[in-house]
Amino acid sequence: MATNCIEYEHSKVEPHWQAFWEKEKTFHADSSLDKPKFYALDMFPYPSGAGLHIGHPEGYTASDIICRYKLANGFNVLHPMGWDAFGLPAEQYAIKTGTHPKETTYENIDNFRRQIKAFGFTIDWDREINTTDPNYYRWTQWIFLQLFKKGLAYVDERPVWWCPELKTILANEEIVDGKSERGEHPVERRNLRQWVLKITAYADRLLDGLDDLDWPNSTKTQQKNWIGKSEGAEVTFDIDGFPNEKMEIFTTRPDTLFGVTYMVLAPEHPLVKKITKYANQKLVAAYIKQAAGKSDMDRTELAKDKTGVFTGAYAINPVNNKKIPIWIADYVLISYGTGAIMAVPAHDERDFEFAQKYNLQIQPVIEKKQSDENGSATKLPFSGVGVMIHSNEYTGLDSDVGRKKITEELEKTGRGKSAVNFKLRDWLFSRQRYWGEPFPIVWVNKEDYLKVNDSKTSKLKNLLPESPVCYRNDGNEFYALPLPEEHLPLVLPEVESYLPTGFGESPLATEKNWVEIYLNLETGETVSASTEKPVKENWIRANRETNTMPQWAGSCWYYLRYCDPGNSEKLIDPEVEKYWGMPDFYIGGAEHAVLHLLYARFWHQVLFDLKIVSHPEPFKKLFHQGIILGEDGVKMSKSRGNVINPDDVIAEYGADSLRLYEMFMGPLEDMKPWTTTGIEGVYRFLKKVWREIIDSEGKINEKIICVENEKPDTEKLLHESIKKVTEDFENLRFNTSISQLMIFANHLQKVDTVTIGTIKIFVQLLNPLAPHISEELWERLGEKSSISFAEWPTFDPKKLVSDEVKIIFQINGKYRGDAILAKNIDQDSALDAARNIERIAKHFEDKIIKKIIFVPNKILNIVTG
RNA sequence: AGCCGAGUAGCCCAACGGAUAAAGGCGACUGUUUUAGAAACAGUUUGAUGGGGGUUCGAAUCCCUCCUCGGUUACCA
Repeated sequence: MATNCIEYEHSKVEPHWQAFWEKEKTFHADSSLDKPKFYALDMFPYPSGAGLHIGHPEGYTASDIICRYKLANGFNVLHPMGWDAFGLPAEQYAIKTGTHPKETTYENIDNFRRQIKAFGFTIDWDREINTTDPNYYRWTQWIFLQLFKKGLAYVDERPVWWCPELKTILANEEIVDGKSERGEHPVERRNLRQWVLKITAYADRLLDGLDDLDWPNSTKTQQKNWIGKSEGAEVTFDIDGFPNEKMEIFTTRPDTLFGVTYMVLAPEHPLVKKITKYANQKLVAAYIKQAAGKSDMDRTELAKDKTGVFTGAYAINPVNNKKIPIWIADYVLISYGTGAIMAVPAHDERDFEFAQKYNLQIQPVIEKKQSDENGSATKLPFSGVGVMIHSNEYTGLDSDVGRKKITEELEKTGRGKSAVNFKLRDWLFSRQRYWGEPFPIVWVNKEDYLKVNDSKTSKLKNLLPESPVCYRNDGNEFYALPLPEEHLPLVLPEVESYLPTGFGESPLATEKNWVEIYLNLETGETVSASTEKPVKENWIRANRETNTMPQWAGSCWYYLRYCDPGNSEKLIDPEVEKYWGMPDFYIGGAEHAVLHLLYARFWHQVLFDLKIVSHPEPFKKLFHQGIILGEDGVKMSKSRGNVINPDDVIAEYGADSLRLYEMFMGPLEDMKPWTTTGIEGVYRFLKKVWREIIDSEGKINEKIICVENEKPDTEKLLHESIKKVTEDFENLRFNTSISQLMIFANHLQKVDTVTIGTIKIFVQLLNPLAPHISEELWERLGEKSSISFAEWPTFDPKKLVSDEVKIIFQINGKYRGDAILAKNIDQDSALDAARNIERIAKHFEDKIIKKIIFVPNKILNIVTG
């Protein structure tokens, strides 16, 4: 079964074993089981036209090593792969060339699959999924319907990024430095009707859920900051001369209420128009216009230079009835909190800056505590906690205490209440593109909507949200009706052109045959309106939704589908879900720290509420592999010409060498540069391993003998290696496990004989890292079945230590000599030994021994006076 | 600007409170082999852990401070 190579020929060995694994279905993951399971998940790739990047296999190799290690430990392993294949590049290519995005996508997938297969991963290819496959996105649509039904999906006019060049809307994350991420075209703001998902309803759970996750701390922190929970109070200010208007603000520091010297409204705030004094109107209007022209990006770029104008109006401070001027300024955002703030320049950096610029009063009301102070007066702005001053009856209180008291007092008088705000915004969920999942939604008029709502038998009825989703356009009202489950998937139609309409609508909008339909309100059946209207009852005219879902949609739940990819009845079978559940290990780039991982958690929590999944969180253990840089130490890019192509590397050195090298470069999470000489090093190591086992005639090396007892030093090193490699695998420290195997191989070169048992264990330790050569050598050594299932070796602690140990003698912490002594020698005997060695004894024999520090089997440190 | 992480031989890295700091790999050099080169093998090579201070019998490891480099967030009241 093995090849007949004499020398190490990776180009023969690797395809041979890949074919073997494929034929034998070695890595088939069986769902019917009594064995413990292990589910390793790689962030699935977007199959780009550029082919696999050298960074992709870094994570895949890491998870593969764990999978092989788990297989050897008796686990039933699931290691799947698939394609996150919707997305803009295929669509842009389609616009350029007229090639259907599907065609490009499938070509790219074929190429990616070929490239990934060349690594010999433990992937169960029978479970491959593709987000653009209607059998897959049927369930993406189905999940959307559940969100819709729960009232978590709504439509809203949203200012979105419009790119005139790409003729499409871009999400915030697709914009870098005020330009489109792809193509770097300029972008501008536009208001458009959009689908939005109410992720904010889950803000608290998304925050709390983080606590129990085994994730990199930085990623947890990023998510926490993104959710941005802040606790404080909403306070109502009266407006002087406007008895019917109130100004609501949010603050985290109600304890500074006595220090408020001005108020700020966001330029877009509805109050602005109402309260601005006639004399100020001109300036205010000009300012609003100017602010509207600025994007959020511009506003932040000009962060250092705050601007604003006075409205001429005054608010009344509820705690002391002082009149305070109301300004408008664009450093206050309409989209956060109430879009209005109370400004406390003495205790807020931004307000301080603004007050200085416009000569507004600065009134300190918090003083540093005595204990914090080193004689100096509190420097402004001071945003810490301290003792309240100039605050009437609250003066002298700790600011923390005052905060609570003031809030309680406001609550009593109905002028405020404690409140919580989040930075997290609802998720803009629609794109005006072709290459995405169509929404299973049709738009009807109010009358038809009510028919469904009032029906007892309509199949659409049980998917309706409590309150209808609707929008107005040109005086008409449109109501959203869901397509019933049995009419999914709603398949993407063929279109004439992939170009957006240019009006901010998806190319689907021009497909009248598809958009304009007759809908059966009872059954949810649809037919094109270009055909004759069906004669029976319940058929009405309706229009399909023409937006498509964003690329995040398909990746929000793919880990579930891998468990049960062929299920045509359900998203996932409950029994299967119970068995494979959530992945035990998830690896992928840190660039997804917030968006993908947050969106997926949100969907998962919704599915948990629907009892479709049995655990509240999808990814219990997460790891980010580091980026592999080019040889010049900078990020690989075509323009720099420092891109390494995995195909070339495999052709020259083989997949085992590439796997080994990527793991050997350094800690998995670190960013590290590629070096060609580095891969030659591990290639040399594999050749050395081969040579130590297979001689120059292709037979087993003569030094490998079939006896039971191993030489003590070899045996000790072997057990050390088992221990080290096992622990390193558990902790994802592959670089050091390889180092240990190199030490062992170097030792092999030096010995005259070694037992076959030792060699087999060594090959087993190597197998997860370099599976092809290991499988080959395993069989050459006389084994009949795949090394994948050979039981993982265990080390014997007794073999790790010899009977004698070297004790280090120190005088006052300085090395003065050492001695080989019996293991577990006690302190007194060790001290006697030190006295008997003259060059050590001379350092302390005349002196008073103040203290002795004895670390058993390691060190005896004598501290003298 | 804030937060997080990292600074160890020419280079990538190991050691994470205990030896006289450094395993493994790369590179360089010498030798063996070779017509030569490559490969392989044997051997050699360089230094006081970014700077300063502290804790300790003992610090690369813990603490403080500064510097440098990455990641991340950008007026969220």
